[in-house]
Amino acid sequence: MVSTPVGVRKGAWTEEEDNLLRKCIDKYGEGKWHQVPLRAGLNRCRKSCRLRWLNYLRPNIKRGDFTPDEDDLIMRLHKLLGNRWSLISGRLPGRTANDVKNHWNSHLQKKVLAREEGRSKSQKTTILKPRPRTFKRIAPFSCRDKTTYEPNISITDQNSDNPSASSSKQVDDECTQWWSNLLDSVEIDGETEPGSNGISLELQEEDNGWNDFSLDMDILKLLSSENKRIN
DNA sequence: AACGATATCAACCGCCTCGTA
DNA sequence: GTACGAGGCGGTTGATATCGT
Repeated sequence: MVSTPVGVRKGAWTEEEDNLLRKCIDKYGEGKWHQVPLRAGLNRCRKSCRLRWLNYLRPNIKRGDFTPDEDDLIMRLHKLLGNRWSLISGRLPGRTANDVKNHWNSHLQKKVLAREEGRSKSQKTTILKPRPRTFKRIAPFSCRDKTTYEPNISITDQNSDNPSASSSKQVDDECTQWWSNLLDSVEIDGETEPGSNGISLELQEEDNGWNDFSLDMDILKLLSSENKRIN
């Protein structure tokens, strides 16, 4: 627990404070946030300085409305990662975790809930939650082959109480089902995307050099760290 | 025009992780 | 092994803007 120093200013930042912080970061670079208030001559705590920089002052921050593409990507990633806003925002150039979180809470959550409500009236969906996995050394989807996606993932279940062959197969099925659900069920404007059974990880390299599928390495990291934690 | 309800978003808080001594 | 501090994250709050009556 970090206690806030007594007498530290709170609340909205002034133009003057912004300028001081900008100058300080320009001069010393990002990081060493504990030194920033002193260096910048700001009566703010380190966290406040960091947040102001990351969410507002940093160059290349994209302001303004989220595009339908961004909305769609956020929904997909949220379905996959949950409230891992920093991971999600890492896939949205120019958007901060705070922006994504606010946008989700004020817009997308309702959209998704409404969609799911509509769906639950027509059909009952079984939600399969992913469990931590150990992937074999070369996971099939970790390659950057953009032409094929086969959710036939070869895994071993570290959580299984009885890791028999049959349960392993069942885990395979669950995992496959989970990936399929993810890829199938996100619709755009009420319609499944054309051309691929709803799978829209059609991978188009963007100007900035990243694409939807580049999330695979993060997800692998995520899964492997989760796995380490459990073991 | 006035007022309450609702939406938006910047900022804060508390917790967790990691590096280091 | 552990205590401590810094960095980072997600949840929540509160001020302000916008909308509806």
